[in-house]
Amino acid sequence: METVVGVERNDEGKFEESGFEKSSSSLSSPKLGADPVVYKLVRIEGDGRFVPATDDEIMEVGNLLADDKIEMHLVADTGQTGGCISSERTSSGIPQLENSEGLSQSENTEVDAGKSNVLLEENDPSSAPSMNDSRINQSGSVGECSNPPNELVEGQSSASADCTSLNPDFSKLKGEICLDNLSIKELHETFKATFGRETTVKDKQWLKRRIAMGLTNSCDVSTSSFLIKDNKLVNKDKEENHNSLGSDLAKAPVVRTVNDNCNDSPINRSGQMENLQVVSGERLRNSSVDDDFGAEDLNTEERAAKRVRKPTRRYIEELSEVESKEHSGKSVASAKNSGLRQISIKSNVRPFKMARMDSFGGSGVEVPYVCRVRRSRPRKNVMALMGFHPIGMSVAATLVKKAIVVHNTQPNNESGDEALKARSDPEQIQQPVTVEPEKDKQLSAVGSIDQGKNVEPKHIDPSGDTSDENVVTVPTGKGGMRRKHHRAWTLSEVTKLVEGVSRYGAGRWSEIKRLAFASYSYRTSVDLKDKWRNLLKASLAQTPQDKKINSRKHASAMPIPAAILLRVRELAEMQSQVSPNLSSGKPVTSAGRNVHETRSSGGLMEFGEVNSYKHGSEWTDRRCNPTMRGLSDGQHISPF
DNA sequence: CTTAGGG
DNA sequence: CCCTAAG
Repeated sequence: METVVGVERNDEGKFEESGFEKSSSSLSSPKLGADPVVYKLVRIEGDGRFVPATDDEIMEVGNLLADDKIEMHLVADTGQTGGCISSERTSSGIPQLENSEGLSQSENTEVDAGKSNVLLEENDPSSAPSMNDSRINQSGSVGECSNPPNELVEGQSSASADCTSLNPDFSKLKGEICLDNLSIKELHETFKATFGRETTVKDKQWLKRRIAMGLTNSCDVSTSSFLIKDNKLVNKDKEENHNSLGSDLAKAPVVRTVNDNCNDSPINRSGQMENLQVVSGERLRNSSVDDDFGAEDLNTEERAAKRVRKPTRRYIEELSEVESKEHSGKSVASAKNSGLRQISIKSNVRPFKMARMDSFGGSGVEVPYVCRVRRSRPRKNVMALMGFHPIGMSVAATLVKKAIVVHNTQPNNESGDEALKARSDPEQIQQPVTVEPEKDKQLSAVGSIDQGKNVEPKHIDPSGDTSDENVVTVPTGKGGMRRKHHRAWTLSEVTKLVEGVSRYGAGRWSEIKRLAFASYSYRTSVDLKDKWRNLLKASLAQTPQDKKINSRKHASAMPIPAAILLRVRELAEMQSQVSPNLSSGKPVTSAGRNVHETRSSGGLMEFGEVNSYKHGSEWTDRRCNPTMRGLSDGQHISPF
């Protein structure tokens, strides 16, 4: 939307005003003017190797700058620098709205500018690692870099003012700091002292972690202890993470350590993702990771600020790599704004994942984060489109459906209670999406650089998708993956099905669906049919042995009461016997309905009905029919 | 669209 | 459960 020129200008300006000026001003560097020049130079060079005399000055700068500096040395990636700085720029004047755009734009521009260099670097195996490291290392600082914009968002104050008032005050950070002992307020102060901006996040853990990261200049922050001394986590032995950005810091080994430590942190992840993208030469979504990360940070914090009650637990979890990368996928069915938002954010933060998904199905139109609420055959064509459906819609629809279902009084059914049960039961069986590890690996490798570490949570968007169906992936013989939304059949459902079959006859599934399963929006007629088939099979399999239910170890949860199976069998027999009669005789319509439906015994009655119209007036036949006997039998057992 | 049947 | 063929 903006012109390239504009973007470039942004970059420059950014370098001057925000970037280092800001950081250095708080520090000892008096010559602010020098910095811009230097960076500008580097920037122009593209490879950034050109590092003027400012080295010393930079050295003096705090940890924050350390990363950047390193990056300069390594010339890792202009994109990184750009992203970071562009953020600053944004903070200095560009309306927040344009934030993302501006960022990505400048980012792109920068990449273009230094592309050749970057690519060269990448292609060089020896230099690749350093690139990596610098990236990651740098990404560590992204958080800080992206913070200023937050400030802007929060405060909406002018750039200049921000710069002056928000400078980190390292003086407050001397000596030992035990974050664990600090109150929220104190943490806030510390936070400000550390990052030069305020925060409204109330989550202690988050704050401590953030601060710790900032102070130690590392993401290697354990969640357990936050005792920081001289910019080191006391419990940590990582000398490398020390403040003094001696030459050692710039060395690969050290950096690598950091890298390893950072492993699962979102920050690192983003860095890696970006890395992968660049290396593979395909920048999927042109918004850089920096941008994304910044956005995430921003959004998250903003969110946290707004709702004190809900400190974005999800994000916090993500932040602390200690947590398993696998959330249960159990999440509540509530797909509220927060959920949606998170989803969208996530998709931004993980272009890498997107890439994977893309190659997943072979088709480029995989829609990883979209809930596939396909229940009524929108099949393939629609698939692609669905991807761009406002997720909210589907979710909303889902919710509505649910609501209806729940409140709907079952027409001719047991009780509302049953219905409710039926509703909730399947929900509990939900499982997270499972991704075959192997596949995972392979796909990762596609990036030409083996990430080594896996790609965090497998399951995404539990809120939307799961609420309506249970999505699982089942390995296909060919090694492919097939998604299967599965919903366990509850007893009541089965009962209804049987009832429906008895009432309307097997095969009239659309009817049964419409009448008996009106409330169950899922369960297509085909489903009913399939289920019936299964029931039939089961009943036939079991009957020969014993009518007793629990004769064997039904591994499966719901054994399906023998009574039902029995009845199923009866119905089946009857149906099969009757069908010829039917075809030759009278229409299946409710002809002989009114016969002797007499025995009001619940379940049996259904049967009677079927029989009646199947056989027409041939009541007697029915009686003689073995089926009938079975039926009566079932009647006794059947609790329904 | 609904059924039926195979995968 | 998914897919497809057929009415």
